[in-house]
Amino acid sequence: MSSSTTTDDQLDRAFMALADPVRRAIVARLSRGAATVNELAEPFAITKQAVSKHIAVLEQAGLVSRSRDAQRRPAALVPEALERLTAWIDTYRLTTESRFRRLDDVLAGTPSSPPQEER
Amino acid sequence: MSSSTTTDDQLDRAFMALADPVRRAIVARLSRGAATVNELAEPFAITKQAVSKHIAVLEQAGLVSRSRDAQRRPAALVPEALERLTAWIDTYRLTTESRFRRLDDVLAGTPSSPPQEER
DNA sequence: AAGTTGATAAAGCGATTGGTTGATTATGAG
DNA sequence: CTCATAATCAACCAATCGCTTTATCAACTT
Repeated sequence: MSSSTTTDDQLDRAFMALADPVRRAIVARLSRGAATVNELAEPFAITKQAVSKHIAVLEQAGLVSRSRDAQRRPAALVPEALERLTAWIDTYRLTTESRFRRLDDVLAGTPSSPPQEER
Repeated sequence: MSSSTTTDDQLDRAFMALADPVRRAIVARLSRGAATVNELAEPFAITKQAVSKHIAVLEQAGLVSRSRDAQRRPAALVPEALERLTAWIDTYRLTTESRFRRLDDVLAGTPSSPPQEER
C-alpha cells in the first residue's frame, strides 16, 4: 500500500518535473483548464512527441491526470499534488523562519522563547 | 541587476535542487541551523566532495547561503528562496482549485460565479 | 475499406547529472 | 616552518535527460 505522506520518490519526481520551463508552462496552462497534447504543444517550438513525454513526466510525478475523449487524451492538473509540495517546503521554511525570529529576539534583547544552539 | 520576480532560470535551479533526496535532507538539516560540509556529509554514505557539490547546487539555486568561520564554510538556508517556490506553486494551485470549485457549483446547481469554458 | 487525426513507441544522439579518486588551496595549531 | 583540518578543484565515468526522426497504434470520418 502507498503511504499517505508523500514518499521520497514522489518528491523526486515532482520537483524534477517542475525543474523544466516547458513543463512549468504546461502546468500554468493546465491551471486554466484541461488540454490535449496538441493544444499544449502549440506554443512551443518542439515536436509533439517531446511534449507528450513532458506530460508523461508530469503524470508520473502525480501532478497531472489524464482522461479519455475519443482519440484525445486530455491532461488535467492535480492540485493536491501541488499542495503536497508546498507542504514539504513550508515545513522547513517555517522552521527556519521561526529560528531566525528567535535569533532576532535575542539580538534585540527581547527573548520571547529559549534560543537554540547555533552552529 | 536581478529582477524582483523569480526568473525562469532561478526556478529551474531551485526545483532541480530539491529533486534530489540528499539535497532535500541537507535542506531539512539546515532548517534546524547552519552546518559545515563535514557535518552535513556525516549522515550520508557518499564522499565529502559529493556533498560539497550538492551544497554548491543549492547555493547556485539561491536556496542556501554560505559564510566564513576560519577554514569552515557554514551553509545556511535562505527561507525567502523557499517562499518564492511556494508562491509559484500556489499561483497555479489556487487557480486550479477555484476553477474546480466553480465546476462543483455548476454540477450542484449552485452557480455562484460564471463558469468558464471547459473542454 | 481507406483515409485522417491524436497520441505513443522505439531508437539514437549530445549534454548534463551524480558520483568517484587524486591533487590543491586556505586557515589555524604546535 | 611544519603539520593537521576544512573544503574545493580537476578529470573521469556511467546513467539519465531532452529532443529528434521514423514507425506504429487507436479512434473517428467518409
